[in-house]
Amino acid sequence: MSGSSLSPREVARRRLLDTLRREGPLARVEIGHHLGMSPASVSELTASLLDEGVLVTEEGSEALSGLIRGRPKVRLFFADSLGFVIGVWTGFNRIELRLVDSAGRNRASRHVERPLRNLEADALMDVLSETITAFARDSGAPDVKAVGLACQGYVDTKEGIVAWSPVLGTRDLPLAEGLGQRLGKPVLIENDASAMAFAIAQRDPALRVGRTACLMIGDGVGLGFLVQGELYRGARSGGSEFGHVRLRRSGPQCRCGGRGCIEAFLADYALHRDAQLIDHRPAPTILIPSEDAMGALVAQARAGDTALLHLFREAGEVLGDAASILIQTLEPDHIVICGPGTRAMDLLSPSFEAALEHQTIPALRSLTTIQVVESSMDLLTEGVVMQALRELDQDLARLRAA
Amino acid sequence: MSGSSLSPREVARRRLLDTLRREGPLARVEIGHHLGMSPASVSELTASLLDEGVLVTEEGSEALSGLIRGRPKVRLFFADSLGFVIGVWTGFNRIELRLVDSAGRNRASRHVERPLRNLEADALMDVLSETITAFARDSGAPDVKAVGLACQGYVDTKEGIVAWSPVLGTRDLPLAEGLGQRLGKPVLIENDASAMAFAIAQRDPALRVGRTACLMIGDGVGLGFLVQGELYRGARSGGSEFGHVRLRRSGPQCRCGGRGCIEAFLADYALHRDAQLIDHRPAPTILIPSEDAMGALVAQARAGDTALLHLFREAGEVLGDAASILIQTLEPDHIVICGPGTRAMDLLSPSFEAALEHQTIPALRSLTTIQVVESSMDLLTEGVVMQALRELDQDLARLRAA
DNA sequence: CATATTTGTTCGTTTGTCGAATAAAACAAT
DNA sequence: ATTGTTTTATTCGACAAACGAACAAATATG
Repeated sequence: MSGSSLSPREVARRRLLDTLRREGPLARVEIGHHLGMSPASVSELTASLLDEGVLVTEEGSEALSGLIRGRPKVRLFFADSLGFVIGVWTGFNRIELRLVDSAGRNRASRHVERPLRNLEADALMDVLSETITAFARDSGAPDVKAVGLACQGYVDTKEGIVAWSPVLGTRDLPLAEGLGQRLGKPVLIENDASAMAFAIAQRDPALRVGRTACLMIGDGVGLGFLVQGELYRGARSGGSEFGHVRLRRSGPQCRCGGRGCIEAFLADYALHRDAQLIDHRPAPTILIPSEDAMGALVAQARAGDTALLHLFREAGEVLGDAASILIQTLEPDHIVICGPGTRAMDLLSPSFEAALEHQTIPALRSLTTIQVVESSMDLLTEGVVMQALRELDQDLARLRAA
Repeated sequence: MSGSSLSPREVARRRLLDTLRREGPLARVEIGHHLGMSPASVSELTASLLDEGVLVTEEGSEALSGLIRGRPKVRLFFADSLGFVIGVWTGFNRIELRLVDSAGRNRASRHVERPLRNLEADALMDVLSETITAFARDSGAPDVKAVGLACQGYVDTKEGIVAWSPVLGTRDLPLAEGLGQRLGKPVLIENDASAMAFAIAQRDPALRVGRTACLMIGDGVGLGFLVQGELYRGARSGGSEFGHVRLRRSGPQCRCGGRGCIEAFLADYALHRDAQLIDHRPAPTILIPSEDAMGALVAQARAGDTALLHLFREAGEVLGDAASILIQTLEPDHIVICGPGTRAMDLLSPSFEAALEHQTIPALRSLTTIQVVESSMDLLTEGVVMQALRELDQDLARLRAA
């Protein structure tokens, strides 16, 4: 009845590898310090990991010594010759790729402009498979061990299924399996906001204690929620498409088919579309505007365009309402606002702050810190690559145990 | 850095006591089955627990044997002679009390009509202390080991602080310490919706797997959220006053000072107040109506009063919106609607269902089951008493370990 | 070169769990 | 009555995992 329980050894092994992935090369004593373990136990664990070739001792430690008295530390880290992992993000008309070696070090990256919307499921998987294969070939990476893919929508990471996505017509697409078969490698899929949240939390230790809610504004509005540094998993993906909470009953149309979703006020496409409407130009079909177009929009607003300023004010208000709901439901210790949408944070802030204060019960407000993290989509592939590496580590451990 | 880590022994001990509390008297083999442990280990653990007098072997097992072939089971359970625990719920003008023995068996209960609103913090604690002491005395319970108190508002169980409560004027009241000093016993405080959620989940095993959100409608609207049967703890109490999420910007006044809170549509006081307003009677100050008054209101609506029906329709709609937010944020496997407010579920249902379907993205809707649990406030004291007993069990274990 | 200092390993011990054998306590069959 | 049968519980030896203490290793300092 206790499910697939890991052996104590596997748990320890995993914790060790996790901290090593995060904290860079560490000496055995330092690992012990991080994990609250005795040096003896660390020695035992690392001995077998070195033996298996998962870890290697760091060269050139002599640079570090020279001033410290005792025996110099020998730092350990992942071997970088055990193959590669590719991280992918798929947007509406763009694919971002990143290649890392087994030590997690960046080896190559690429972005491809390619409209993905309205492709059939099979066609989409073909395109992805080809793009990934070409990238691996061109980067001279013959031995890709796994692929991590971050995409929009409700993603069930465990089952490898995309339940719904704004990009896809199909529902319940078994993407991990489909792409995995084409590539002949394990594929891990993840919601993009979750991947972003994970990456951001890897960089800031404060975000790994307590609960952290990451609101990502960009093509859509996503939520990645972390509890003690681990991604919260709901029945499906865990609040990851929070952007489709409908805050205004008679609000603008959203691409999900509903009305008044958070996303329908805040996402790039929504702001761009509403700006077009102001100019009495015909409303475009849903379209992801370029970064340039969004930059121009923001610049025009900053220059004092009152109609545009009103749009941003309303968007900020919705963001404040959204943050307030998060606070009063999840009671997070931190809220992080991230993604390309933060480019207009100066325009959103006044109404955001006002709405947040207005809508949140004061006793709770002080418990949550709110910060804006300027994060490019780069972080996204970084996040999903780290997750794929972690899975790989775990598989290694499990393989050994079997 | 790893906090206060329990020894493996303590963890096992606690898991054992938890299942025993929940699943009633069990034989050693059955315990092993529940926990996925070998009989040898169970024997080892129970031996010391029997030795310490925490557990006893059940008498009268001969009634159970007689038809089964092998050696008869000897069921173990908590000794009932190790003192008592009192569970308390404080409403606006009512205090509910329950006395259980160390085996968790009900020994006495009482409810006291007593307006608590607008009392000073010290006066409130005095009243509670006196009421509890009198109850213990009258019930012939000389040896009360601990008190569990469930109350409305933002409760920080760990710190024992009530951050804010509709009953209190004060903020950040250290209630556990204050009451504990007066009574000379440890006091555990908990949000009432959380206590209710805990009690309901103890009764239904299905609610202890995955995530369960319990919406309690009554004096206010509370939320108890469980992950794998354990209460989710946010930065404070964990979404417990979800009722103060503001869904309608220009909605009715709420007792928290805001406007358009979920509670301001659904709570007893809100429905009662709005019904008064329909009749052009002067709006009463915030007042908790009696169960009779609410019954009359519901009866009148069922009889076809269109204005009242409209009130309930709107309340149902808000409930649907609320459930939708929960689904799209927490992605729970189960939503349970409970509390006295379910008395009018037939009136709320049509608009509730409609709003829920309208506001929720279809890909997620099917993942969450929704059920209504008719639950009296009795369950509440049961929930908090169980939590207090659990704490006591843990303390026993810790005491031994020290 | 001896000493101090810090890192890492070895080794014996403790703790917790398990499997297998064994004992215990009933019923069933002859 | 006695002898199996069946299920429950305990005992005992084995093993895994982690720890503390002692010890070895590698460097800086005086």
